[in-house]
Amino acid sequence: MKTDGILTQVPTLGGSIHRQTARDAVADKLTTLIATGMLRPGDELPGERELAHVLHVSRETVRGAIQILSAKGFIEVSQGTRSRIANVDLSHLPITITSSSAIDRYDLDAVHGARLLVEVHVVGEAVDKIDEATLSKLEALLETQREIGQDVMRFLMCDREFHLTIYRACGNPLLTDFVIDLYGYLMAHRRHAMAVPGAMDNSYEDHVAIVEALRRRDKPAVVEAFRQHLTRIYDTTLAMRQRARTAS
Amino acid sequence: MKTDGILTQVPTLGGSIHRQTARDAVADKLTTLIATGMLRPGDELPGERELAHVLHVSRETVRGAIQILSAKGFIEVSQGTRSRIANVDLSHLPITITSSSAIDRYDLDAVHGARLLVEVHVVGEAVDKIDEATLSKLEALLETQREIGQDVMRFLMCDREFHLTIYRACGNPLLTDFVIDLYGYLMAHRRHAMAVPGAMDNSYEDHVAIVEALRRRDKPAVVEAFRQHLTRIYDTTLAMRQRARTAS
DNA sequence: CGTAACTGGTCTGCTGGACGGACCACCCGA
DNA sequence: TCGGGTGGTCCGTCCAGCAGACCAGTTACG
Repeated sequence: MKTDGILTQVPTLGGSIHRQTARDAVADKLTTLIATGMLRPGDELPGERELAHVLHVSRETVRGAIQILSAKGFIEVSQGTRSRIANVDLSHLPITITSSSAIDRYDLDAVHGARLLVEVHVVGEAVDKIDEATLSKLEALLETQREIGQDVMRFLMCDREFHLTIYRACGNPLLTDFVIDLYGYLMAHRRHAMAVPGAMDNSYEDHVAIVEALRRRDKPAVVEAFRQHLTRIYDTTLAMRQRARTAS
Repeated sequence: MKTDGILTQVPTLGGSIHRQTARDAVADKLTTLIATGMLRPGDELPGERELAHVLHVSRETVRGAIQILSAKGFIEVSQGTRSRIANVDLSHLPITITSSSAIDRYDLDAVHGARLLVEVHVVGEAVDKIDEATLSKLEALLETQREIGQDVMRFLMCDREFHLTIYRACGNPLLTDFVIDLYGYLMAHRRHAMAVPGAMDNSYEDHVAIVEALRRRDKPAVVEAFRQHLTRIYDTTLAMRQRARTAS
C-alpha cells in the first residue's frame, strides 16, 4: 500500500512519543539519584519549597513527585520534619539513560558498532568481577531457558534478565545502563526475529558458551562468544529489515 | 549553611528538569530522524491524520510539530499535498541521546571510565578518517583559542566546537552523540574549573598536542594525548568537588 | 472535464496538569 | 513556651492537548 511506504521503510517513525508530566520527571530524577547512590538511605531531602525553587517547578509538583515515591517506599514523609530517603536498595532498578527511542533512530551499523565497543568491554570487565552467586544465577537462567520451549515472550524476558545480570557485574553503572539501552534496540521488531524457528535454540547455545567461559574466567573466550552473539543479532536484524523492504 | 547541605553534596539534585510538550517531542523525533539520515530530503511524510494515529497524539499536536519544523526549513508543507523533507543537511545538528541530566546522576568515576573507553575509541577512529578540511578547521580553532585571552565563556564554546569536530570524524554517529553527552558532564560546574588561573593554558596545550598528533596520523600519540586530557579533566573535577565539600 | 478521496487549514469546547498563593497543623531547637 | 522551620490542604487561573467538525486545495480516475 503506497500510503504508508515511509512507515514501512522507517519503522521507528511510528510508536508513541515519550510524554511525561513535570511531576513524573521530578520523581524520575529523584529515583535515579537514589538508584545511582548519589542520594543514600537516611539522607534528608531539602524542604519542598527549596526543591521547588531549585528545580524551577511549583511546590505542588514537588509534592506530587514525593507522594509518588513515598507510595513506592523510596522516600519517608512525615509532617513537620524533612522527607528522608528510605532504607531501600534501588541499584538494580533499570534506568533508561537515553531519551525514549533515541537509539532506534540510528541505523543498524551505528548501533552494532557501539555494541561491539561498549558491550564487549562491559562483558570483559564482568569476567574479572563476577561473583559466585551471579554465576549461579546465570546457570539458573540457562536452565529456565532450556525448559521454556517455544514461548517467545518468556524467552525474551529471560534473555533480558540474562544480559542485564552480566552487564551489572562490570563495575561501571553508566556503561551498564548504556548497554541496557543498546540491548533494547528495535526490540519491538526483534520479537518477530526470535519467533523464527531455531532462533531461540541458537540464542540458548550462545548463552551456554558464554556462561561456560565465564565460569572458567576465560576473558578471551567470553569476549569472542559475545562478539559472535552480537554478530548473530546483527545478521538476523539485517535479514529482517531486508525482508520488510521487499514486502513493500 | 545546614539547610541545603544535601544540595551542596549532590549538586545534580538541583537544576531544571526537562519539560517538553508533546508537540516538541514530535518535532524532536522528526528532527533526529532527519539528522541521522533515516528520513531523507524528498521523502514524503505520512499524512497528518496517519502520523497522529501512529504516534498516539492528536492531529493538532502533529500539526504544531510540523509547523515548528516548517518554520526551521526542515520540512516543506503545502495544502492538498503531503509534507516533504526539505533539502537540508542536519548531520551536524547536535543530538542529545541521553535524557536530560541523566549522565550528571552518575558519579565521577563511572563517567570517567565511560569516557576512557568510548571517547578514546572515537578519537582513535578519527585518526584514520579525519580529512584535510577538518584538520584545518581544528588548527583554526587552536588559533582562536590562543587569541581568546581570559574570556572563559568564549574558550568553553571553542573547546566544545574543538571536541565535537574530532568526535564527528569517527564514522559512528551514535558513539559521536554519546560522547558529546559525556562531554557535557557537570558542565555547569566545570565552568568554574576553567576559570582557575592556568586552566585554559593547560587545556590549550593539550589541544595543540592532539592536533599535532592528528596531523601526523599518529594514533598512539593521539590516544595518549586524549587520555592525558581526560585525566586532567578528572583531576580538576575531583579537586573541585573536594573543595565544595570542605566549604560546607 | 467532473468528482471523489485524499491532503492541509481553521475553529471550538472540554479536560487535566501546573502554577502561585494563602492558610492550617506538626516538629524542634533556643 | 515560642518562633521558625516543616509538611498538608485548598482555590482560582492558565495552558497544552484532545476530539470533532468543517473548509479549501490537489490529484487520480472514470
